[in-house]
Amino acid sequence: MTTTKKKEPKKKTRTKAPAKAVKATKSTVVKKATAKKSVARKSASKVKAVTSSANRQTATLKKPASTRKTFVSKARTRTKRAAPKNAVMITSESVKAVVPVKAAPKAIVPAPKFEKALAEVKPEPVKMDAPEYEDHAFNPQVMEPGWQQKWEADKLYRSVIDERKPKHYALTMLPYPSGDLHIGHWFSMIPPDARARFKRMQGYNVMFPMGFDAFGLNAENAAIKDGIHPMKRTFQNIERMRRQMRSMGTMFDWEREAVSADPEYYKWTQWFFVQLFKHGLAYRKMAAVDWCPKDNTTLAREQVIGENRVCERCGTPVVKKNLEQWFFKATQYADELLNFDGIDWPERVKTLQTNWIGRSEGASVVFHTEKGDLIEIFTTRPDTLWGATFMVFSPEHPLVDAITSPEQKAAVDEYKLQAARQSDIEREATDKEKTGVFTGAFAINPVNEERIPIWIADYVLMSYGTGAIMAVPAHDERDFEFARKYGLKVIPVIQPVGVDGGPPVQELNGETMEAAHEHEGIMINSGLFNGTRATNDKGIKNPAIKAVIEWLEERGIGKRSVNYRYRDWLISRQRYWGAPIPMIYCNVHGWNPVPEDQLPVLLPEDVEWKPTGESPLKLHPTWKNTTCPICGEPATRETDTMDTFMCSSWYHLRYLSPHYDKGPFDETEYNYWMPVDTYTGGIEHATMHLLYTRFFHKALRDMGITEGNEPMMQLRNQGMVLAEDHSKMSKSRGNVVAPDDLVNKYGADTVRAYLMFFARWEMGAPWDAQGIEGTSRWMRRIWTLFTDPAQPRTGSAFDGRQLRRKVHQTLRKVTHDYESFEFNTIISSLMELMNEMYKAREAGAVGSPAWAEAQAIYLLMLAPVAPHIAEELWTNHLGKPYSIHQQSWPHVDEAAAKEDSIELPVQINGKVRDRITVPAESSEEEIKAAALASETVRKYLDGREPKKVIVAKGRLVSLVL
RNA sequence: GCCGGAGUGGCGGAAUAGGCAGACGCGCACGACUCAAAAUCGUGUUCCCUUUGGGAAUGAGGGUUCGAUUCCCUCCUUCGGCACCA
Repeated sequence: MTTTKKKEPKKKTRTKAPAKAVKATKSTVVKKATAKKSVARKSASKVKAVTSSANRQTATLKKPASTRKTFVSKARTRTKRAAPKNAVMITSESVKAVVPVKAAPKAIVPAPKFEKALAEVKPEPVKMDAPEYEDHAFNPQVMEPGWQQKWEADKLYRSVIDERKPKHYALTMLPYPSGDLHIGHWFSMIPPDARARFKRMQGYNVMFPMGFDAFGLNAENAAIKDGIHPMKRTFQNIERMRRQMRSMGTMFDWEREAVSADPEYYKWTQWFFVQLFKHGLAYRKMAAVDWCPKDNTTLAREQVIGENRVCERCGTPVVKKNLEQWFFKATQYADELLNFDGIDWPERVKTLQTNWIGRSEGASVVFHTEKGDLIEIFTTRPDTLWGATFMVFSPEHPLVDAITSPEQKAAVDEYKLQAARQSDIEREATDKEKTGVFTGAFAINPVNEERIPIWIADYVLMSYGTGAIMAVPAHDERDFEFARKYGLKVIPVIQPVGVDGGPPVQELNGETMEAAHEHEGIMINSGLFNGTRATNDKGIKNPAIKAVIEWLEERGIGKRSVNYRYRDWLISRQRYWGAPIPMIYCNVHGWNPVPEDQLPVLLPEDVEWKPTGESPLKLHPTWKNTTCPICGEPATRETDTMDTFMCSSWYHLRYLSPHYDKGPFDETEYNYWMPVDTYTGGIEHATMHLLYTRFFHKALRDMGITEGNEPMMQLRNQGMVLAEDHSKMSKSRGNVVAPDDLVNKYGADTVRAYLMFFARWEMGAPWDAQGIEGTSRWMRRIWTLFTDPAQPRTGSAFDGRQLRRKVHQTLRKVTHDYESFEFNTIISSLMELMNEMYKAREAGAVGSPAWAEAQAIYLLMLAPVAPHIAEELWTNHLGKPYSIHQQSWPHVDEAAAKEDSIELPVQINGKVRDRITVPAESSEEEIKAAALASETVRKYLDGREPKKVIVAKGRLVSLVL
């Protein structure tokens, strides 16, 4: 925010370092800019090259191998690279300026060693009932686990760098290990799994990894409920979920699995925190923050949702608390986050993020009190400045006490108290009648020198803009209501225009008008601007606003300015189950990061881990005691842990090299695989994870750690699976569908196919337990079609061309649908083709080349949907080489797909009256002639000539009589 | 209030460079097989009218067009987000 002059909290030593950091960074950059020019130019061209290739959707075959040094040394030594506008320019020198390290960091007293509880984690076996299904010919319960084991033993889905192939990084949001997988997980994983398999068959080197977002409230609350230590409970759940995911026949590459609660993972989460701190992007401040009284922790603004401002996790209304917390400077990227160029993301998500960031364009204008105190305000309507007849301060505005007159002091104090007592919801309810109190002070309107009263009112929020507004009652609804209630002056300055820009129907009169006029018009009562046309456009697109801003800037009383609703990301959590924030506080040296070679700061195991409102780590007798990395004197650790969204902001990077220990990821892997080509997951993360991860990527980019402007090139969101009664599925309602039961009953292939078929994937739908029977039937019919050597039954002769046409038309359609996430029509097309093949088989197709081709192509198209049955039929029944999942996607034979005659409907006056069959290559004239020759048409024509004949080639003939 | 999705048979849905509305599946009905049931197979299934046949219909109403589920306008319902944001 450019205009907000928020008062810094009382300067304590502890807040100094980060505040300084920003300043130091900026000034250093300016100084260093020239010296670094050549370096910057050099790396700029490189960045550009890499970015453009990375941003291409279909990756090219080869990227130059990295010639850089190891990761850590890069992060330390690399100077700034050309970064886009608005980026933080940071140099290693500026980092040094931030942290006043004189000597080499002293070894600190290490945190107690975490005895890995993993060894004792004995996973509860996943219950798999004996199959009820009694069809011996087709037995998925036996066949599926068999193939799964073979594929795994053969490492079929392992993804390794292969420069000869184009890469495809398919990423699906990772689950919280809070219990069993539910059907929603399957819905989010299976269709993307099928698509990843399809991409693989198309010749891409596909990486499709999976992991667990294992820290955080979800996993911790689940552990609390069971009364089992979160470490133990979480890893037990992970083991269960891994098995369940395997039973789905997914192609996840388990060698790339990443678990955010594993020290080898969170070491780097902490390392990132340190980098952000060193670059001035992590800071600590006292603020009125959102607190969930049930989960006993603070929350980020994004994690407080809905009208009633409830906790995103547990639905409890949050309260405000004044606390000192750690923040990430996400607002620094507000403008860049509004730019979605080059990425293929759904409009819905882009809109949600845009609204969340809430950019408003306008002006900041400087007012003064009569006595000379400076008041800065933000307005989106500088063209109405002449109509500002009073000012309103938020009750918490720091100037209030100083300007209040002795006569008004009692009333003002009373009002402030009452405002403080109210909850946010009460205060900010839009339907509440406005209240306020006069301060006794006056300001001077800088555009016309008018003396205007200053009021305080709780409809002005300290958290937006500057906490003070100019009130223009004639043109703002809220100000109007306030002015009428307290008898304040109303002066219209925008005269509405009548139709065609003529005179208004009724001229505005400040005394009598009944509502604010918030729209376009002609400026009046505005000095030299009288007669200027004000449109409904926002910002400087509005000529009146543009003219006034230019004038304000000339006179030095205001300037163009932008305001955001977006807030910095609060990441402190007063909970046990998270990555400890790797910071140390010393009475002399303030806050300093734990030296990087001493990461990770491990979570202690022996704590009372249940939440109390204070961080459990604070209550540990010794954990927090350490020594200052600068002076070696006794110091204390930060005892809060990090928001789990911090862990998930970079998990796509950890998959690149989950066991790499020289950095958060192996650069060679990064250079080959990144960026993520296709990202899939729920839309509920639109303003949380999906915004955090973009911010995170941009921050890392500016620190020289990542490349390109965006981490994920294409995003697709699945809808939600609702319960059969259209309500949300939840354990408490008892309406959840357990996928394990479905797999036991029908087999994974059937469940997979049904999940792709029963709804539009991007929409979701209520679950229909009956519907799966149809998909199960389809599987069995496929089995029969391939395994039962049926005798020809009908007399009609088999036409190989017709079968081939259907096969290749289906292939074309299915290929398109995999590409564009239209999974439900893949299944219906395959069902249709199967029905066609049944007919062909009855006509005696078996044994013909067309039949053999149809069988092969059918299984190849089916393989991504139903990997087990496709493999079984391919390998064991058709005797083709193992594995079907290593075959290439078939090519459409366009000649075979072509129709040789087509049936066209004939419309007469817009109604279909007949159909004619013509050769596919017929000319318009021929089609027209054929239509006019039809008996039905002649009957309707009754000897007359049609007024008009329209031939839509390949579609229809339309006659107008 | 603002922003953004979505409204098609009993149900999930299909069809949009404007061109046969209801593909595919569920459900339902009838039939075959069976002592019977299940499974399987076959036929039918938007609604209305007195049949041959005709009419109406894609949330409602209007418009553009030979032709609109698709494009435009005005509404309605519903889901999601934001909300005294100056």
